[in-house]
Amino acid sequence: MAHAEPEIIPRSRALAKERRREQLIKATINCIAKRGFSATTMADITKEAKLSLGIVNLHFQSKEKLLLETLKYLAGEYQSHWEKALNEAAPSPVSKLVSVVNLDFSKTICTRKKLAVWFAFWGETGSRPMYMKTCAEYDSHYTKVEAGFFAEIIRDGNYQHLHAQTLAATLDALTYGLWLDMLLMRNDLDRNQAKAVIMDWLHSIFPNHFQIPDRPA
Amino acid sequence: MAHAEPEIIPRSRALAKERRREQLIKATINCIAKRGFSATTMADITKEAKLSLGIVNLHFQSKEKLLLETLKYLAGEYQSHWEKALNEAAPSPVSKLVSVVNLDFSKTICTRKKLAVWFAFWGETGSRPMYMKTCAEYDSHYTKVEAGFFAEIIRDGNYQHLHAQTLAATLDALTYGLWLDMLLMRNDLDRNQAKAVIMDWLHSIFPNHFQIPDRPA
Amino acid sequence: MAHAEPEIIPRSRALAKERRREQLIKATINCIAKRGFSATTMADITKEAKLSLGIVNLHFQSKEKLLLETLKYLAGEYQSHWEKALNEAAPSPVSKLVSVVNLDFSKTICTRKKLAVWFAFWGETGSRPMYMKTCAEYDSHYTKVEAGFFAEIIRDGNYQHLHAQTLAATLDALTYGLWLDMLLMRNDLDRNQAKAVIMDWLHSIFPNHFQIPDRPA
Amino acid sequence: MAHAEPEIIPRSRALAKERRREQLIKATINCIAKRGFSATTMADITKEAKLSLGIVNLHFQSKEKLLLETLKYLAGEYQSHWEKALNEAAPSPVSKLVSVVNLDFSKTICTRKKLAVWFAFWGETGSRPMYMKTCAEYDSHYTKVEAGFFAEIIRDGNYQHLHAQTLAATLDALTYGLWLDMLLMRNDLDRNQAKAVIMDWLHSIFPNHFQIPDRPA
DNA sequence: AATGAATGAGGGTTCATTCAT
DNA sequence: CATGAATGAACCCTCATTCAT
Repeated sequence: MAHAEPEIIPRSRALAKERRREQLIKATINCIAKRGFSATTMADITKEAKLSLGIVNLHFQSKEKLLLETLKYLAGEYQSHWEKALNEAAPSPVSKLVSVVNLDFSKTICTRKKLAVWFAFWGETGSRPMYMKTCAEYDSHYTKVEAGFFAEIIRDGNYQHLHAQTLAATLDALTYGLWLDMLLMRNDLDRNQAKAVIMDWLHSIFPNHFQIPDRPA
Repeated sequence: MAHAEPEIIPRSRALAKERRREQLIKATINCIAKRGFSATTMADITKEAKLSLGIVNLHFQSKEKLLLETLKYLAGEYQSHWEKALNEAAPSPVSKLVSVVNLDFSKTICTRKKLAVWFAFWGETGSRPMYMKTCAEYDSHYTKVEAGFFAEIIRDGNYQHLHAQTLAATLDALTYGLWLDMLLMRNDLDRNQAKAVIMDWLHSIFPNHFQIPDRPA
Repeated sequence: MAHAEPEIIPRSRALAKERRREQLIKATINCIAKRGFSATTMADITKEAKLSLGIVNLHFQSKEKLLLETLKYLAGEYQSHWEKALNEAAPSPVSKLVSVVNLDFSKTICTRKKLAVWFAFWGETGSRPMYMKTCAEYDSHYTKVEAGFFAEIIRDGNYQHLHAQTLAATLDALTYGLWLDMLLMRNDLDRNQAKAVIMDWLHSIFPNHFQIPDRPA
Repeated sequence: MAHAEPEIIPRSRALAKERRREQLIKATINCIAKRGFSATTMADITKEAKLSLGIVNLHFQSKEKLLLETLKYLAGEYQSHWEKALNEAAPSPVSKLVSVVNLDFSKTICTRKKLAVWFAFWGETGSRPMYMKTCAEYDSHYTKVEAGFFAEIIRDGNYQHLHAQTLAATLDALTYGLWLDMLLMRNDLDRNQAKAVIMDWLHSIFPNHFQIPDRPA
């Protein structure tokens, strides 16, 4: 009997294991969104996942590792969306950038739940080097790619007085800043209003490349 | 001479009480900056303040109230700097806005310590309505005043195609986003580089009103 | 055979849970008897039970609930002894009453330890409505049943000048008063001397029904 | 100036001091009655007395001593009432005993507040030898004196089959038991009903000496 | 003599982690 | 693999006591 299983069972087991991990990570995300970082306990997480209390340490060794894996999961999830957004966009740098902006303020990424979790992690990042490292790895890559797109537009459009690196930094900062606005309900922006702020800025820089967004009420 | 003192004694006691509170709040800020929100304990705070364990509950009743008062302290401190910055600026709206930008990226406001604490609170805000309320009260005011300055510039400079409200939202989002960049060391910006990003943007919108910043290395 | 066990395992777990609760309640009783109500700590109780500190909150949620459950346990224990005493007594009301008196001054009920615990609870009862409610539920029932026995004796023995309700109240008050005497070692009564006081009283009321006790030294 | 004061000030100071002590003791009694023994704090007591927090240790050295002094105060207060009751009664032993019973269920002694405090102390007595000693000193004296009265009645009335010591023990036990009944609201007796139970008993023993009480509704 | 801010040991409680089942 | 009862370190908070004023 044993000779038939080594090929099949490990695979399904690995899948089952991966499913358990994802189940726990998603429960963690939900709990942090609901209760906040500091009030989220293992009991909350396992209850949310409808699993037993001991299972986290079975799959993640410790709470700290679960949290780190959760952050990596979020980062990885964002990355795959980001790459998909770029791949599906038309080849022009303008389309690529618009596609990224659309993603950042899409229903998939820009939910209160996810923003709450991201800022929960960023709030802890100041004192947890591992979180910072995880965030930084991904983010600097995005900025570089975006700077590349801006550079292309600058070159092709004779905008030599502009600085691609700065524009990319501006785009990123605007995005994160608008996310925080939305989380804190500071200026009562919704997703589309936030996106309009970005598009407005892009239009002001490259009036021939980016359209004026419809101004929401 | 002695007959004047009885009036001073109660006052000095009241003052001492306020000083104690401030001492504890500052210790709390330091601890959150060092250890993060979730790892900051009362023992840490009182040790940092070189006071005894029981003193927080004497002056703040509970940890939760101390944290809220700390947030209010930070918000009030920022507000007084903000008002001072406006008062000391030349009367023109451009000067006012430059003054605010200078403040936001000054050595006083834009330190790693303070950014860490602000984002620690914002990270918890998603699940603590009291924090959100405290933040929102102040912030919406700033945006309104800034929008007023932009409106003035727009009116006086014949820039009717621009939208003051959006520009103010952009300025705020940029500021918060750059702060997060700095905290996460995402693009390795320092205070001056971050400020340059903002000034670059302002120049791009109102080239006659805001100068191009010196591009740092 | 193995197919029958799956039914037993959950039951044994449930049983174990009930046993843990009883173990903790008994430890609580011992601690209150030894140290008194106000000096009994969770650490004392769990140490007495040779269990860990956290276990009380696992099984009782809080100290207050443990104490209430302890009171209920004591009340329930007394009740079952009381019912057993009545069931095992001969059918005559005299036998029933004698049986109750014997119980109240038996080695089972009338120990220094138990008296100390009962009075510890009664001492707190003045300010804890839940304790009072718990006590009252049981006690008024006993008085009523005893009044019934007295009524029977009165009716059958032509003692119409007596008042069953008052006699029952007298019996109860005497019992509780003698318990307090014993706890405070006020008149240095032992169990038998205390019982003799009661039997003496019963004899004085119903000389034909209750015997004069042997007067102890 | 100083030569006139040594005679007067110490006396008035001693009085003031004694008044402070009594003030604190009365506050203690009120607090124990309201909150119970275990929940009564020094802050409660000094607040109730409208005095400063530090004053207890000035006058009583410690909380424990204040509590002991409170018990002694209660015991002394009862004693003086008891002696007054005996002195004011007619010389016959029957009058003396009736006078004591009247006292024990008078508005002065038999209040919920005082019962709550007495039982609070008795509840702690099981584990505090000092309390027990304080209680026992007084109580055994009362029993002896009462036994003396019963002995007198027995001798004068040819009741030689009765046992004065037992009757005194019965009277005491009944009194304490009825007090507990009233505290726990076990049978909803009021002061007069409780007294009637005692008088009923006395009448049943000495029908020619003690009257049947009016049976309350 | 009186005050009440300050102290810190010790209280009840929480919760990440372990491990027998 | 999975469970959840059990553990105990560490948390927040209380409060008797001290002591500078």
